[in-house]
Amino acid sequence: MSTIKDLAARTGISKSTISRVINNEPNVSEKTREIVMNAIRELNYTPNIMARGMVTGKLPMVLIIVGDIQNHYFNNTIVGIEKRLSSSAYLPVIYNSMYDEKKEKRLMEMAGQFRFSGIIPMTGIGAEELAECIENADCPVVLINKRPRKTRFDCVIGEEQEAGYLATAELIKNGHTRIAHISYDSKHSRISRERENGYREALEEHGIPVDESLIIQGKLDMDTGYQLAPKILEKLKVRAICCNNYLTAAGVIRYGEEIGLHPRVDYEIACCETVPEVYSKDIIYAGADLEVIGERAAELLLQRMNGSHEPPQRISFSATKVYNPGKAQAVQK
Amino acid sequence: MSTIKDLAARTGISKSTISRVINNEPNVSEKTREIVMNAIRELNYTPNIMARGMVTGKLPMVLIIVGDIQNHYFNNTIVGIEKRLSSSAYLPVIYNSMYDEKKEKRLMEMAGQFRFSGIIPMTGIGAEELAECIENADCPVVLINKRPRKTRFDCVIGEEQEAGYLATAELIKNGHTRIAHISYDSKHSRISRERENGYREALEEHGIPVDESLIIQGKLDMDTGYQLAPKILEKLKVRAICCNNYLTAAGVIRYGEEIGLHPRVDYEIACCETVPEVYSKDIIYAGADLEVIGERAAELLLQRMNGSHEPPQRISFSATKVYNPGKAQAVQK
DNA sequence: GTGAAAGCGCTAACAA
DNA sequence: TTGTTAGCGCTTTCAC
Repeated sequence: MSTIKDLAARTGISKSTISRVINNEPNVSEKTREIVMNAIRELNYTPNIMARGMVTGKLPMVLIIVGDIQNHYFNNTIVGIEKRLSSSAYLPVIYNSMYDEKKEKRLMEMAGQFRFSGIIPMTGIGAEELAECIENADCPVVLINKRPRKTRFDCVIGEEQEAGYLATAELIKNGHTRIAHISYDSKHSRISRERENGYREALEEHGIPVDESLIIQGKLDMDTGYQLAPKILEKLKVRAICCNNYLTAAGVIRYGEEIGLHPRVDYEIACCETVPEVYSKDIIYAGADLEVIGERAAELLLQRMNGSHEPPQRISFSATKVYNPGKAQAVQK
Repeated sequence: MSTIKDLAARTGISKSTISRVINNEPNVSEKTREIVMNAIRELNYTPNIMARGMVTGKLPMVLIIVGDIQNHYFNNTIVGIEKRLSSSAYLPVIYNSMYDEKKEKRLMEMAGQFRFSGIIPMTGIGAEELAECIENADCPVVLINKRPRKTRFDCVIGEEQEAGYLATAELIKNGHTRIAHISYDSKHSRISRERENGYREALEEHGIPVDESLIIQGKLDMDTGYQLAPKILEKLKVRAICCNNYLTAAGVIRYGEEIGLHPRVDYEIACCETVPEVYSKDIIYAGADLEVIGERAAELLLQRMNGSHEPPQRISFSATKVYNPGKAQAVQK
């Protein structure tokens, strides 16, 4: 590995001037620049990022922490972050904590030692606790979908109520008026609460009275949908369901297939988040466009890394994607 | 951020002795060690990893490159790698290339600048080309499921033929003798070829003649399964299918549901890789335990990072997970 | 437009 | 067991 010193020795030009060329600074004569560039090519020189970091105090790397890399929710956001950062000087890397809070906290501490240029934590840790953890980070941080009461960092949040509203509105648009909602701990989960509020808002706005018996609390997994399906599809005989998340919807569909009820044909089902394409084309959805949220977060981070000192921003923005294939035609098999 | 110099000033002990304490070297008196440790605590000191890296020439970070972070195949392997590395001194981070070969190659070059301690590339690049890319990496590399003809690095490979064999054998065990196989470009894809060979091997070993008309080439996506299902389920009236991968199986199931054929009840379907739990419990599978493969790869990498200079290893090992729920009982709904 | 020199925070000889 | 010294490769004053 050649160094700036080797370049100096080869060209007879001083280290400082060579550094200027490498960093594309002005005030270098064209001729000198050319000589140096040639030497760089010939010696196959690449700068040692750590040596540079020693001086600048920064590793040009952005750390993205996620609770579960398998979760499409995180995945999509990551793709957005990477998209924005790929044209920057920073290398985005991901750390997967598997929702292990100990690991996450240990990492936040280690982050200081590595001198990351920026951090985007999307951990399992609750908003308030997370805010505490990162409060004395010495690099910019952007929070996604966490809204701690007090923080000196920027936050980007999707409009969950809008998602709930739109998902429900699509069902209404398809002709339904009796719509069940599978919610999740709307007391403690901000996201679930907002989605549920959106569901209520859509009904009310369309003059449909809210029937509390059609709002059912469940968990966020597939099994919940499967377990609740008999009640909803058979006992209550509901033919339109707005689920909090797609896994629950998938569980309902699974049960439905077993008793011969097909989504889009015999009933319709929606959820308040985007659905992995591979998963199902039968689920209507309205959900935050996570990729866009990721891009926006990366944008904010870049501004901070470039030295912006504006007061912290809290951006809650609408970037909702809607998918509604409509009722299926009669089965042609 | 306090430095070793601050510690020296505060304790009156030299920087080198302090460095010794930090690195847990012997030959430091208990008393000195204690004084230093106290100062570390009081000043909330953490070492600057880049400064250390300047001297040692290494960033204590392992780079995992994957083509698609959303793919459960990569995901599971990553989990294994992380598991093994979490107790080490190295921070595993993931880079997601989205199968962008340009990005991947650019990263491999940048990797040198960052002085990563080790790299595990699981890219979309073919084995031979990848081998070329990394040949002059200046840190240890371990390849997973790539077997270039010539490389100076260790390789870890799962037994794909065994997966094909076992998946088929499970179908035979469940009483089937007429078993279709959806394969994929077995001329060019080593993995698909080996899986197909396993399928053939299982049939032959159980005295079932191979019916070439039951071996169908397709792609690796869901749509392929959906498109081929009419031929297999309706025209050929086959009631046991061994797919190359799970997405194809999912496509078949999707079509089946539409015409009222339920997996496990009316027919059985298997594939030669593990299936994401959330995806379906209806698919029999036998597949490499990717997590174990990841762990093994990380183990090899650790040995190299610790200075092992043994000749490169090519480990092809059996770590196959089998899942077979058996025929479903009569539907009780 | 260029160069000399200092220094970032640490480790690794070498002396003591 | 401890301290002194010399760098690692780069950027950044400050002169010229």
